[in-house]
Amino acid sequence: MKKIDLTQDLNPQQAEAVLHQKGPLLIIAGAGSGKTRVITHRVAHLILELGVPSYNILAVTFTNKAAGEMKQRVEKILQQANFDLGLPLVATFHSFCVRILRADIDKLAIERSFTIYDDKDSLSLIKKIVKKMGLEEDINIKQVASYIDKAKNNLWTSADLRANSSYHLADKITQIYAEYQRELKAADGLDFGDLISRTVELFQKFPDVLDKYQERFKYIMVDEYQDTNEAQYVLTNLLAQKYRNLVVVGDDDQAIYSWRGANIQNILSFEDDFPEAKVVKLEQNYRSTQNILDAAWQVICKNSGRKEKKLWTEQGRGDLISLVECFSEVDEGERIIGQIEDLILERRARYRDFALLYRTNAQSRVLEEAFLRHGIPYQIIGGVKFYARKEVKDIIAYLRLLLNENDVVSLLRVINVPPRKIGEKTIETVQNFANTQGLSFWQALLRTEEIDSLGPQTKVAISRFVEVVLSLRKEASKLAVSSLVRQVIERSGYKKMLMAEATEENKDRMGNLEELLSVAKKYDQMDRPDGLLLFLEEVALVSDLDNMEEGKNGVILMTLHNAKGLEFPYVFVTGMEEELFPHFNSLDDAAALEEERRLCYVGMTRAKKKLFLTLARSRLIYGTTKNNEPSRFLLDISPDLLQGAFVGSLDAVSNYSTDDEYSQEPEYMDINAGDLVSHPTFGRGKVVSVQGGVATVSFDNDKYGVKRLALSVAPLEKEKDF
DNA sequence: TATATAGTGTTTTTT
DNA sequence: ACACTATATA
Repeated sequence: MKKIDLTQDLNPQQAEAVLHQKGPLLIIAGAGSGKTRVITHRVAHLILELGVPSYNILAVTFTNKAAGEMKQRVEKILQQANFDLGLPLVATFHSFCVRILRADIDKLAIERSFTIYDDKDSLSLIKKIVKKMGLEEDINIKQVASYIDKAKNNLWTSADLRANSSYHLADKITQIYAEYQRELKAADGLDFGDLISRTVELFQKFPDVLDKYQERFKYIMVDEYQDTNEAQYVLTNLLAQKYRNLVVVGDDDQAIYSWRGANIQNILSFEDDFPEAKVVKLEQNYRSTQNILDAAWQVICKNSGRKEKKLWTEQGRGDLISLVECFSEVDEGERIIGQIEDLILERRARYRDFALLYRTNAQSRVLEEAFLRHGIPYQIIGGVKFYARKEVKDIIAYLRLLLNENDVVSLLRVINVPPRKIGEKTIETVQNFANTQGLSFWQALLRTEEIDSLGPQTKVAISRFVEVVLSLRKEASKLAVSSLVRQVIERSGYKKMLMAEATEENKDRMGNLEELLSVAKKYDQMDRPDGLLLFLEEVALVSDLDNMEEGKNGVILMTLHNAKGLEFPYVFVTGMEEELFPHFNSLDDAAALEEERRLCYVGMTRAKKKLFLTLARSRLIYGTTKNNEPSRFLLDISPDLLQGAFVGSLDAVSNYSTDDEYSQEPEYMDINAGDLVSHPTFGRGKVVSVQGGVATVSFDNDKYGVKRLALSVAPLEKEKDF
């Protein structure tokens, strides 16, 4: 083994955290303060200097991306030291729990090959139950889903949920929750919340199992601790209570997941939970310029109950923050692209150095269209997720059914996909038969011959479907995963259905299934059918963020939530308007507004070199045009940090506009795509497109190229002769 | 009884 | 882009 200095280049606070040996430690890590570095170096320090076996160390994160990065960096340090005695376990909360449950969940009378239900699966199960209970009229399914989710995050039983609800349908919701849990268990299915809460249940009911893991994971680290919910908090504390070597890292200013049950109190009261805890604050920032940090601080300091901290950097003030005020959402896209192209010319930045962040996924559409118009490469993260697409989910449902015949959600999803004349009535009849005979739905399907009320054609249709599943199930233990997936696509009739009509849409869907096949290939070398189980696990737990192509040279578009933990040289926080950001649904709730503020802080602190804040004075939302005020967050930033503040001019036009001009309906010139125009500065040009009061004009003089001009202010004239 | 088709509404954020 | 609904047709 080679000796390496793990505290080299660390500041005193970082070094203190890295050298921490035993007992609880709270690391308050401001944005860009070298947090990952501290965690990885501390892991290496435990292993290399203190001789702790890797096997005894656990690091928990929230995203696969963070876990992967951490794993890689630890591996690199250990390699440098020529250490080759294994790596510590780095996992997300969810994958960690799956691991434990696969080993011991049979103790809770659930199959170890359980199926993981995503939120869509659980929604369809809730729907089925609501229907069964005849409550469709009075119950909002999504609302019930969120109540159930909340209950699980808080480790509530249905009785607890009842006690904690004042809603007038609380009794009904409580019943649905109880029934949902019963059905989930019968299906050997676990939803996301269950992954955590069942693990807690296992630990609480079987102290020997808990003890096994306490002995194994003597050193525990939890990243993004401010985002833990009650269930994750209890889980962490159970695991850590024996040896108390718990290091939690987080930043209360970056808590943005309360809507998913995260409880900011977990980090704020760590010192009460562990009075012997040491606390380290990391306030030196290595990412951004001082201007960016100051502006971000001016936004976040308005929140109450923060752990006071103020980030600083040695990197100097840097550029001012650009405030880009646009006429419309279309204009916003165009102006952002103008800025990107300017910077690429001036500073030789690449497309991948830019990120566009937005509050809601819906905003991505218009921005995407702008990138398409200009032929600029881009990557959208999130939105409609790959694994959530219909055709992908359908094939996955077949695969799940092969491993778990009790999985009713998957069964009901595919029983008539492609259409095989097994409709609603038939399903109802079979379900009734199953209920009276005390059978599962699948078992009932196997005995349809005994159901007198079904017609002969229907019985044939069912037995054909059953045959397909049974024969594929036999293959599952023989074939490599990708071959099996191919078999499913073909023998289910899915391929035939898509090939029947060669529309663009169907070609796309086939393409998506090919992509699914290529993911499946990764599991071909594994034992069967374990490979299939692991493939389905990846599909259930992976997020779109994990599929971000690191090497691709394209501008990145994502929600502010997705951007946490990432950094980019140039960041645009878009849609800085009241009712959009802060979002409409947060306006009457002080706590929600504080979270919006934190979200803004997270977005701003992603920027390394330059930050752009953009807003549209008019925006089309669900078919109606809204003229929202500039976001209150913009008003919190002092003007001397800003450039281009509220001048309301487009880059090609030097006219100043007052707020008054905006309140009037702008008078657009009669200019359309294809028209020839002239401009006093840029000369002659041709109009490429007109949208949202903005004309895109391609000027004859190559020096000016393509410009975007607001029709209400640009001194454009229509050319009459050619 | 099952299916095809057209029309409508949805969306705040997601492991 | 998807889910859901209403309606016509086999």
